[in-house]
Order: sequence, then structure tokens, then C-alpha cells
Amino acid sequence: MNIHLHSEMCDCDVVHADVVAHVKEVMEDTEVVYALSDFFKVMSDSTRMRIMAVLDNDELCVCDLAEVLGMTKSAVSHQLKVLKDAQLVKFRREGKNVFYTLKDDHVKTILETGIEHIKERD
Amino acid sequence: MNIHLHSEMCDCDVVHADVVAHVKEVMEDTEVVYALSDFFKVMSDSTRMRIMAVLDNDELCVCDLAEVLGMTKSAVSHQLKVLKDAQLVKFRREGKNVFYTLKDDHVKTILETGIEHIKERD
DNA sequence: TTTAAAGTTGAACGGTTGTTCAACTGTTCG
DNA sequence: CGAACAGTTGAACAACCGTTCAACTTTAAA
Repeated sequence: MNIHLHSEMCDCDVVHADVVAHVKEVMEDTEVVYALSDFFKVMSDSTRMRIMAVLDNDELCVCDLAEVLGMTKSAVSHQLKVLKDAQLVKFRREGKNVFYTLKDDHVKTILETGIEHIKERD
Repeated sequence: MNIHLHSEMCDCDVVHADVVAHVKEVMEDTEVVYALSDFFKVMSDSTRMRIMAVLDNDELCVCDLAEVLGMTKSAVSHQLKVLKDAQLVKFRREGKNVFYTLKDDHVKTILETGIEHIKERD
């Protein structure tokens, strides 16, 4: 995740003090902004995004995911853990298999809205 | 950006051939999924997200952005270029200053929807 | 034209991160 | 039990990427 530290250093004079003051007043809470970039970071990897795209339609076990994505089970499992920790997927064990799906409709909506956005832009 | 290549290697038998076949049929076009992860990648950095959060309310020059974020102009300028290339911000020159704003209402909506999502989850 | 400030850019350093590999756990079946 | 398969995990390597630094361009004012 992002390292949420930054120095106070700045190499310029304040050109528009009034605007700066206004921004500091009305700007979104810093913690929310950091949480948002962390949230996007989880979906910024193509492997994780492909996993989510697959799970948007079906419930799959790790082995099937590895087959569909052309990757090793290990690589897929590592990324499933990241998605799990971010609460983007859930799973259930059935015998030797562990089946994964998207966490809920909210996640489904975010994914599908993103897909729509990409398709609509030039 | 993501390297959109992957080997066809897979270290498992196909456990559920019917599911795998169905996924390959109905799954979102691969290029769209890759474009989506690239899109999220731009917003996955906390500095770029903070810049966007600032520009959500006001129009700022690079110098003011550096002041608000506590960073050097150089660092801010580098990230503004990434945002510009991704068509998330636009700019206008006025004398010695270059003022930046969010590109359009679509970008504004995506940002604000994300903020809403973060605030609503536990 | 010279000076100063705003902004951009390229190279390089250092931290981050995804994949690989090997070892491990857990479950089923003989 | 023990073999086989599904899945997880930690370490390590390599690639990626954000910041720094220095040099540069551009614009305005003297």
C-alpha cells in the first residue's frame, strides 16, 4: 500500500494564498483520499482485474482460474489473497476445492461501471 | 503501465471444463480489462489522488499545488503529466502560471463516486 | 537584454510489488 | 496410514515506478 507520509518541504512561494487557503478548508479529508488510492491500487493490477472480470460471471476454484488466466496456481493464489484482504472477493471451501466469487453487488457495480466507462471513452 | 503479456503455462488439470468453457465465452473482452487496470493504475498513487481531490474544488497552478501538498514543483509536475496523459486533467496557461482542473464532469463523477464508496464502507 | 520565477524534463536512485520456486497445509480416496 | 491433488505461504529475484536533482524552457518585469 501507499506510504502515507510526506515532508512539508515546498520549493515555491505561495502564488495565490486565497486559493490555497480555500482548498485547505474545503478539500476532502486526507484519510479518505489515501484510502481511495489504496482501493484503486488493488484494482490497478491486470492479473487481479482479470480475476475480477472472470468472477463477474461465474464462481471458480483456484485451479480453474489458473487455467483460464494461463498462470500458476501460486501466482493466482497470491493475488486472490490481495483481493480477499481488500474485501473484493469471498470464498467457500467444498472438499479439496476453494471457490471464489465477487464479494457483493457493490463490488459488481464498481467493476461493471468501470468497464462501461472504458468502453464509452474514445 | 501494465505489461499485457502472459504465458500459457498452467500447473493444474482442468477441474471444471464446463465452467472454464463458459467463462471463456462470456468473459469481458481482454483488451477492455487491461485498459481498465491501466485506468485504475493512474488513480492508485496517493499523490495523484490528492492532486485530483484538490482540483475537484478549485483551479490551481503547479506552485499552489506544491504548497498544498507539501511537495516540490518537480514531483507535482511529473504526476500532472501522468494525469494529463490519462486525460484526467486539463490545463491553461496564464502568464507565468499553468492552471490545472479536472478534465470534465465524467472525471468528477468517477472521483466523487469513489469517495462516496470509501465513506460508506466499514 | 538581463534577471527572476514558474514549470517541464531526463537520468538515476531506492522502495515497492508481482511472479517464481520450494515447502508446506488440508482434503479425499484407496 | 499414505499417496495424490488443491491450495497457501514465505523468500528472493526482477521489473516497475515515484521522488530527487540538475538542467532546461518560457514568460514577465526591470
